[in-house]
Amino acid sequence: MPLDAETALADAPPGHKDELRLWLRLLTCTNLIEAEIRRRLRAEFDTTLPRFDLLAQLERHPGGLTLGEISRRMMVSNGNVTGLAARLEEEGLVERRVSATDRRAQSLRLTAKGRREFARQSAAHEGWVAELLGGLSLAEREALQALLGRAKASVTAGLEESGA
Amino acid sequence: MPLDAETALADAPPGHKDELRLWLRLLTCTNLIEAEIRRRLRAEFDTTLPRFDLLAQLERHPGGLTLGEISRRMMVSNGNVTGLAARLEEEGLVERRVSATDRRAQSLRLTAKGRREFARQSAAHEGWVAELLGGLSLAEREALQALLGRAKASVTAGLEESGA
DNA sequence: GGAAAATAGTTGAAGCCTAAACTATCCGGT
DNA sequence: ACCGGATAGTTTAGGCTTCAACTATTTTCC
Repeated sequence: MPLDAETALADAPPGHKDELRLWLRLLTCTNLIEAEIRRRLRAEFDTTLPRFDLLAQLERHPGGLTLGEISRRMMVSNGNVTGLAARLEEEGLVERRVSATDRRAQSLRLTAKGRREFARQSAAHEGWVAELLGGLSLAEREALQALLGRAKASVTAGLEESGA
Repeated sequence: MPLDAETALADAPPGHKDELRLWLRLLTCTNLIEAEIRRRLRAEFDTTLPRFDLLAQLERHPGGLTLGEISRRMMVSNGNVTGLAARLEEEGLVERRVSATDRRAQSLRLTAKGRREFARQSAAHEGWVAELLGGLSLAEREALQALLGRAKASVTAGLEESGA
């Protein structure tokens, strides 16, 4: 069961400012990059990050994905995917097809236009990220990648423990 | 159970710049932690991260802050702060006062209830972060903090360059 | 076969967020 | 004193997001 606030506090001696500072810096870094990517997607392609992410999923799975699979991969609610898919379909970037074997399910795939659009966006996106993180040396990037892997493991372990 | 973006990408396209992998991992880490914090704020205090963040700003400035100052500190639009402030005021956690010297400006400050509520939330929040990042050693946390500082510098340099 | 449970997706209400247009007020230069 | 530009906030339209309630279909199991 989840640790409640009091318990967490009780066996959490002071000195946690340290973890808090780390978290705030992590958040700041991510937000800076994410805000810039959103800004550029909007300015250069008149699109949004969630749309881009959804197209990216489909690009990787040419056979199509069901809305549910997309929802799990993007870690968002399925209601959210319903809306995104509707907008992308209206723009002609994706098409839906009802499953032959399960009439509840429908799979989404890129249209030719969708593939074309995504290719342009994706190339630009990769360049932006490389540009923003280009100030780090290869060694720094590798070290950061490894430490973030450790952080991810720590968080996942924390979630297991309280949520399982 | 949900796949995260990074894992979902792992089976994907060849020819990936390692900056992109680094960015995806950074994003995954942040999102995991942020989602958990949002979930707990909601479950335990029936509040949201933006509300919590706004209260945190006010806590740090007992003399009060104008909406514009809050907007800049939180790095969000001023229209956004208008709405947040209205909701917090309605809950009785903050109060507004029109500036004596500038009739356009109004400053926000915590009410007694707001201070009490925030104290509880803040203590729990600090514990959650410590718990989630507790799997890292002190040395790892320090190294990560430093590398994220480098990353932040790289990003802001990139923004200067393209924005100036 | 048929009831019950699980699964796929949609909808609605509410909050968060932005950009852009708008109102009200202040300030600086002439 | 006044006009024009800056500044403080609000409003509006639209997109993103969640949760919870809902429909439709499939699966499980007796």
